[in-house]
Amino acid sequence: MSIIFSRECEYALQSVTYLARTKQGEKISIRELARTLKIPRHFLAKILQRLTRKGFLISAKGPTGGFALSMPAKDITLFHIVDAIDGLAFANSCVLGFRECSGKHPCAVHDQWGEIRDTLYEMLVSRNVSQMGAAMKKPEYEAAGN
Amino acid sequence: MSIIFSRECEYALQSVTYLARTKQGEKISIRELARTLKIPRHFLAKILQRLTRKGFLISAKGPTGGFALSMPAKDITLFHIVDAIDGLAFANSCVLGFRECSGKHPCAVHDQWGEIRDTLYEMLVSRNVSQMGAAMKKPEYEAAGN
DNA sequence: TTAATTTAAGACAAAACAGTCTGATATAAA
DNA sequence: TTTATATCAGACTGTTTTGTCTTAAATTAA
Ligand code: FES
Ligand code: FES
Repeated sequence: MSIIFSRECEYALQSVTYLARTKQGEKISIRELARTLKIPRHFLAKILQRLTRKGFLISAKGPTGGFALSMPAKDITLFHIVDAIDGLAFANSCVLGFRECSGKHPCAVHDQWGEIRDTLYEMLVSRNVSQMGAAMKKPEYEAAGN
Repeated sequence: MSIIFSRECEYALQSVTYLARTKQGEKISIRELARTLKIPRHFLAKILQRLTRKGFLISAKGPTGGFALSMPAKDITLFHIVDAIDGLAFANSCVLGFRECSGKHPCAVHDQWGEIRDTLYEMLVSRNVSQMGAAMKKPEYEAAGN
């Protein structure tokens, strides 16, 4: 069970961060990405295609083909990716599931949740995937960029 | 789409908080709870039964039957309910979906997420459902306890 | 030109989640 | 005792999410 992002979004964030570590101009295939990040291959394909249509990636077919970021890694934030995949419903939804979340009729944890939500929001907008790539200490990322 | 709790858990939290506002000894029927909180009736029935089996509620059949808290409202925290329904996976899972979450091989947002998670954890353990009931400013709760 | 490789696209399947329905059982009151 | 009302239990259905498969189209290189 995922926490706040869908599986699809988690995979997207992992993948884009991986691409952020590659050399300028280098293309990564679905096969490599799926193998190193242990993501179901065809599921990943759909996710990358979606990110391509959204304009975050460029793709190339044929041998030597693959995916790469369409813009500098520092111009893409977590927020952009989350928005593209999951949407931003979390930003104004009640954590207890009530239909409305507003200060007018707050639920019992509205204020505390508001702080958490703001911190989360800050985390998403303040970090670009270039920083993400550098900060990632997972072993599967070590090989990238070689 | 729910944020961090499942629909079932959201409904459970809403319901238990509602029960926390009722007078000592008063029993609330599934029908009333479902109507005022706008929760599907049979789905709610299963949730309340589950909470009963877990020991948080007592139930009574027949006319004048219904549900009530099995213990003082101040002895039940959000944490108890979340644990009973969703489990505590959120407390040690990676927000980016990696298999392991640990300081040994942290993902790029491990530290920031750690703070958010701690705040969330604090919110769950520090608030009991008696306080919750009092703090709830939703119109559907106004009728309770009359 | 042909063969190999890679993405594109969408149908399909499996699993998880949410919600529904029915019959049984217990209880209170007429 | 009978009737009405409520929970109990579990099977069932529908929806969303997640994952799989197949074919087509594009591209590279032999
Ligand atoms: S009303 Fe519940 S979080 Fe705002
Ligand atoms: S490793 Fe990702 S949150 Fe800890």
